[in-house]
Amino acid sequence: MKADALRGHLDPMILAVVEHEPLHGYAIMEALQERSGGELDLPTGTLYPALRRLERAGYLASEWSTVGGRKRRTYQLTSAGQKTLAAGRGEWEVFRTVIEGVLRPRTN
Amino acid sequence: MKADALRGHLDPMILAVVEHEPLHGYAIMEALQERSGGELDLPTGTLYPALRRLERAGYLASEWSTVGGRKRRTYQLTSAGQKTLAAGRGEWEVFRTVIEGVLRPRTN
DNA sequence: GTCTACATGTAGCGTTTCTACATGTTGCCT
DNA sequence: AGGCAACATGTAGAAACGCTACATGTAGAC
Repeated sequence: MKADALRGHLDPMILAVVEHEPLHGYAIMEALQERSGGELDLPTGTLYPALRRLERAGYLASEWSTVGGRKRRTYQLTSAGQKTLAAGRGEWEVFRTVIEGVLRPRTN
Repeated sequence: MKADALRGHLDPMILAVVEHEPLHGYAIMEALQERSGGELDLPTGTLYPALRRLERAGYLASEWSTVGGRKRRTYQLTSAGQKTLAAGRGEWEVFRTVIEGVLRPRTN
């Protein structure tokens, strides 16, 4: 998939992935890949900064832990994040309607 | 609508609008607004540079004319533009599937 | 004679994704 | 023992592109 097209849509996607269970960065990457049918392959240089941004914005909260000698930073959705996710879903519907309204072929 | 979300999707939208009939910049703006149900209100500083970019890329061809004392630059789709538009529609389908696959709420 | 709609354009900013680099552990294979 | 893949997190700097703000000019209505 054209990678840059994600612009502006990545945030709600990340929030959606941690909606029901907290996950660490690497697991979020895998979850996104799986849910997108393998289409989405985020570089770490995209994901990790995005996570820090979302935490700074107050939509995620993180916590360090060590599992099998490996350090993990686990992120969970805050209540502000939940609201933002809900808003993001709404905005997606609008966005999709707009794009499709324009893109749809016309017989004219 | 969240403005920046357009990123990467504006090009096919513009191409779609001039698919069946050549239009000048201002008319393209109006057509986008109409087809989007008023949701899309492109600033001229977005549209005009985009048109030049698309022309430079070979997807649009332009021609000056004067109508009622006003100068218009009318753009029409080239055959390369047609191909790109078709590709853009395909990419949109993929994109939409990916986003919705991730965003869709799960009962989990 | 002033204001709105029509019409086109440039300069520079800001955000976000990308590429490339940097570091370290665990476990498997040979 | 050595190497490599998967696991795990992160930074620096570049590139793309839509935005705001500015700049200019005509036609027609009030």
